[in-house]
Amino acid sequence: MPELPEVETVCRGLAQRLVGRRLRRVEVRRADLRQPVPPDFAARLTGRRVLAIDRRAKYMLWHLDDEAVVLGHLGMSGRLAVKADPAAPPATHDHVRFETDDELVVVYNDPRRFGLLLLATEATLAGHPLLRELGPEPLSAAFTAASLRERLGGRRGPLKAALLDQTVVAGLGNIYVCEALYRAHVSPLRPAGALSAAEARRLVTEIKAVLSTAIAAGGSTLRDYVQADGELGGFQSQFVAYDREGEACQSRTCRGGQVITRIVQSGRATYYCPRCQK
DNA sequence: CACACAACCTGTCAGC
DNA sequence: TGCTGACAGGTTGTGT
Repeated sequence: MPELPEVETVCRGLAQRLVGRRLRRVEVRRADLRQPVPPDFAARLTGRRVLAIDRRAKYMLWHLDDEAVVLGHLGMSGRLAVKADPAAPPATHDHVRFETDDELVVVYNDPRRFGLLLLATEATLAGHPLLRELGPEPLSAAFTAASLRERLGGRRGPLKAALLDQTVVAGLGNIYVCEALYRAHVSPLRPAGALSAAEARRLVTEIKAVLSTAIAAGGSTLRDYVQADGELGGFQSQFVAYDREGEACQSRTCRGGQVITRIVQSGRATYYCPRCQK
């Protein structure tokens, strides 16, 4: 999916276009996403004004003018994009269509239907089952080496899997975990609970750095990810580990003396350098 | 509680 | 060209 930087990019793009606008028409063309779109979704959104759009982990939050909040997730293949031609017929996998009072059309398209669009309220948001257990935002001041080590304490499974656990830190996915571990020179195979303070500091620093850089570049572009305005993100070319199996490791210590290796952990691909990631 | 794994659904790509 | 199988950014439920 869209990991945190991609969701952030989509949120910013959508906010520019939607905040202050009123939703004139909402059409649910296909409700069977990861969780069903509520039957009253369209009715409850119609006529509402969008006050703000923000993000928690990989969830998107649309705050409406009646205390309702749209809770969205893009899953693996979801996109929310402004339709260039509002009059064009729906594309394959266009599941939900939002039309504003100024003729803007935003479409939720999701081939795999792993995403979701739900409704909550401002009052129930914090306690929502999907948000309740989430760990700290990695770009917040609350995410520190000390807090990370505390959450990893007692875990003997591999660090890679622990960092993908959204209750440890919220918003990382497979790509940025690989990239952050690589940049921090920490092995994905290390038992999560055995991280030293210095390693945790490096890791936290690199997690923040890689996410910030990716957001600044407008997210990354994989097969089916597009920003809110349909533009491609610019970060993909900056991956130094992810999907680079067999390529020379560029780190200062390796100097091309080792190649990026692909292994499988918990059923997911991990890319790392066995020499400089200890 | 921690962890591995399968499942959810569809598209793409490599190999035959 | 067509078929088959592996694989893909995520999350959740089940079983050990």
